[in-house]
Amino acid sequence: MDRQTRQLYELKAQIVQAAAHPIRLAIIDFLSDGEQCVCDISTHVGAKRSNVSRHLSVMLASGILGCRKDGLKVLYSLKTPCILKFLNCVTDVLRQQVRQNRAVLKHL
Amino acid sequence: MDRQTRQLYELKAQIVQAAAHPIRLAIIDFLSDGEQCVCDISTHVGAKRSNVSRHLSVMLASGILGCRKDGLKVLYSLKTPCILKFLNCVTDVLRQQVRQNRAVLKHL
DNA sequence: CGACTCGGTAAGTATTGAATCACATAGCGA
DNA sequence: TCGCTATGTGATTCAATACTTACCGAGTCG
Repeated sequence: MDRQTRQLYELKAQIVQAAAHPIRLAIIDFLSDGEQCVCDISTHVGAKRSNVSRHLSVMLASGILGCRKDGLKVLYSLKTPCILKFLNCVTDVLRQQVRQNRAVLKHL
Repeated sequence: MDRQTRQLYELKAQIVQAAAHPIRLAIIDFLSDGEQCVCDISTHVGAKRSNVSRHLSVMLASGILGCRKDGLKVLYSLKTPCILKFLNCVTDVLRQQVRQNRAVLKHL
């Protein structure tokens, strides 16, 4: 692997990393309904605003989210619709795990 | 958000986390051609075998990869084809970032 | 102006994760 | 059996991340 390829993987890993947290996944799901302000997001996911603000800035920096100001509020939104497909794949992996666990349990 | 939903997000985050590392992304890409042994993987991604073995075990535990023994070697393979779509989405995000950066540069 | 809400940031702490070295185990062949 | 290779595992070190508390700036409305 040459250096360019390695750098490309680092950039991609940064994006994946930006989604790799339960709160951040919950935020992404919540934003699939449309843009939301920080206060609504924080009450929905059940975390402090300062913490949610951190998570949002990470996802903003990685390019997953976008934001715009509306008076006193800042509205965040999904920037790439494929993120949701991304999560569907994760759900598929989970489902497959459950299937396999069931299959193993049958042999007890 | 109730407790079950929260737990579901934690499980999903664990899966995403298992892919959120440059070496692990490189491994996933490499395995898209078919199953490979640890030694070939480690030479391909340019990391020590013990380190690669660690990364592989993480992805194995998260359900992304599968493995089988073949004599002295252990062959790892992708377990869910959708992981590759997953990465295509990441590439899309990157591409969009590049487009936006170009657009910003035009206004200098 | 003064009080309030929203959003973000700084510092500190605790936790987690990655990489390395050294070593252990398993299978193959001489 | 002995040596060799492939793989995995502790233990350690070091860096990155998450969460909290406290605080600051911007905007709103009385």
